[in-house]
Amino acid sequence: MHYSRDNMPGLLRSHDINPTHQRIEIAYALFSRMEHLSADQVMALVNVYHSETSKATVYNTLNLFLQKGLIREVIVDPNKVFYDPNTRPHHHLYDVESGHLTDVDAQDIHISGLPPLPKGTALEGIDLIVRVRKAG
Amino acid sequence: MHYSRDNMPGLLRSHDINPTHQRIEIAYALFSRMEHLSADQVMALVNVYHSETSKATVYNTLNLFLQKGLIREVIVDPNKVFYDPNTRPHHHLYDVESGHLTDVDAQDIHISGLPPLPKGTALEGIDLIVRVRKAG
DNA sequence: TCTAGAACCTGGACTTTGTCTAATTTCGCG
DNA sequence: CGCGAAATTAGACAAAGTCCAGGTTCTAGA
Repeated sequence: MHYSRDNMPGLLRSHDINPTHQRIEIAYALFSRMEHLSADQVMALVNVYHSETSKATVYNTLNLFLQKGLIREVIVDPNKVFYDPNTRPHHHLYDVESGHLTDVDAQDIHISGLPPLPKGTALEGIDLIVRVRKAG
Repeated sequence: MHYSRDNMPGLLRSHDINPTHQRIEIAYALFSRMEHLSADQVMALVNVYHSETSKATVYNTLNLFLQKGLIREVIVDPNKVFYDPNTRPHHHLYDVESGHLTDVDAQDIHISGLPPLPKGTALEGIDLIVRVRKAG
């Protein structure tokens, strides 16, 4: 799928999000690239020319998108969280040195032998992270 | 295995770590409980009665233990890292609401279908995190 | 069109986790 | 003992993220 800025209002509305100026810009930053971005990076992309969107709004909006299931959170680095516009089931490969994060399709991966969940809990998700570093 | 404070100097030395007062206390906090602790929690445990160990030392020491392979780092929560005295291969079950983290033995778990690593990279580790929340 | 209320956005203060540094203390050893 | 190296310290600093009070924009209804 390939997103243009014009797709954003519909995408937002389909997730029950009121499409405002700032929300459209933030969604576009993520979905036009289809990359993992940190809040800082989103902030920078949205404000390339003039300062248009405040830090508070960037954080509020990312958390709203998260809560509405439009994007996912990827926790691999101790000092920043990444936001992932790809919400289909997939896992991650993380280069601990460069900080580069790539998707690994969940389709071919099979995990067996998981224990039953503790009583009274429901599965929220399974994250598989393959950490690599430069060989040598 | 069951650790007493007297085991700590040997444990540290076997990992090529000079056993000092503070390092013994920090190791003991982790290994006597065999629980996942954050830096803050370690700090609190070590200083229950009098203030004995500074923040800088707690962080320095945990990073030293990490680098020497005595403990592991667990990244599941966006705003703090947990330190894990269990270094045998295992995975984690994380309750996103309570913040409670438990071990899942790696023995019974089998992961198949992983793609080949990118050229020039070596495997650092595979982290599997099962996220749960209260059912209902 | 005008207006009231709701929703949204903003700058900036604040919090928390973690790092850095320069100075002091302790340790190992001849 | 006395020296140099290693370890520890307090406190300043940095970065990510939250919070709040005030201001702006949007919307629905008359």
